[in-house]
Amino acid sequence: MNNKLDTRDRFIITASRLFQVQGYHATGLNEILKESGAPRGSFYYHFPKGKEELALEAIKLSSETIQSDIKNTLEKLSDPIEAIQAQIEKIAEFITKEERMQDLSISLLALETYSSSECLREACKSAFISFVNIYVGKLMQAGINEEKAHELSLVIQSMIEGAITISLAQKDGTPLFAAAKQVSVLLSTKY
Amino acid sequence: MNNKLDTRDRFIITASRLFQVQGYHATGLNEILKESGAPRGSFYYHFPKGKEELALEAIKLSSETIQSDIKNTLEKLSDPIEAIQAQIEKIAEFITKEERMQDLSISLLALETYSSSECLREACKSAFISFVNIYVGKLMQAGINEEKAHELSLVIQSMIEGAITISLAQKDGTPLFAAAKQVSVLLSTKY
DNA sequence: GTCTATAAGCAGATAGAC
DNA sequence: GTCTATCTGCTTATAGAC
Repeated sequence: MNNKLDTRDRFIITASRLFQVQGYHATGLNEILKESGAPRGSFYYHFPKGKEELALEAIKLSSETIQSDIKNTLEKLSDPIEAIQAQIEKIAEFITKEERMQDLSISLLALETYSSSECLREACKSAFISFVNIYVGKLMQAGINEEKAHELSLVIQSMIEGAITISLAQKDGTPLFAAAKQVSVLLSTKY
Repeated sequence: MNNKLDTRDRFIITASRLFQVQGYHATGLNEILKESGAPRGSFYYHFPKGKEELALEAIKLSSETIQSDIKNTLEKLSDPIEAIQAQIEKIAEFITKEERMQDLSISLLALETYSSSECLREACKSAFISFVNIYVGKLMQAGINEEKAHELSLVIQSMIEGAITISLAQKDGTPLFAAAKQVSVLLSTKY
């Protein structure tokens, strides 16, 4: 309701972007401070527990942004195959054009933190569950039973996360386009 | 042929393990030095360009180790569906039992370096291509034409990398077991 | 080729004025 | 709530003895 972003939110927004693209350990506090335009002391007032506390909020924000994005795309097409393919192809185009590299995936944060921070691992786990559940809803609307919908959604989400990783390493969306194509094969088994 | 590992190899072996599990930026030189039992000066003698040069060799070693592992498993079963499922289920069990967390994936390194080090990104890209080509070979042996084999292998590799990421975040191999199950669906279209 | 000592800089975190 | 100055420790990297 108030469109003026407060200092705390600016920290979280900046951190969300930097952690996603560069990673948690590659992003220093100085960089976050500089880009959010706020001083050091202000940071520790809002996040007394420091960098990890900020990262937790950043992961939650990333998760919500990505969830909105998936929901938006899936709503536009009633057929679940076409809808999910549209979502995957959209990501493929972002990566190919190097247009937007944020709010695509939290895989980097998940892999960086699973062995070193239990609370950040849990946040990433929750994010993945939320993403999967959006696909589950879409598949159940199309008449697929819950158990099958869950299993397929988990595989689709795995395929997307892995294809993003390989596409980024290759600087080319081909792995994502290939994944989109196979969605129809995976989902055709239950009609 | 000489089974005595020299200093340089010990650096690479240690780095390969630490970079895979903790990540490139989370692993300090001191930690690598301590675990390889070699002093600082020795390191810069063998790797004049420093940490990035070591990482390049570490990625190459990780790639070769993972390639051998995939080849070994795929050789044991002639049916490509069963063989690939066996490989995925093996990884799922490692993660579930927290038995071995190394030589499973290079996704973390790929995501950490794609935007910051062109030479490490290229090394990860090559690694992914090598992994995919092993699956391509297996599918072509089963009579699938090259183009189709390549497309399916890319999707399978994406699915595996993504399922590893989500499984690690959840501390549970379910995403990998679900992926293994869907391999038969993906490959059944061409018989 | 191997090792130690140390440089130079940046990390995350804190104290305390305002 | 905001800001500056600073502490401690760790980072990568180098110099030079052996």
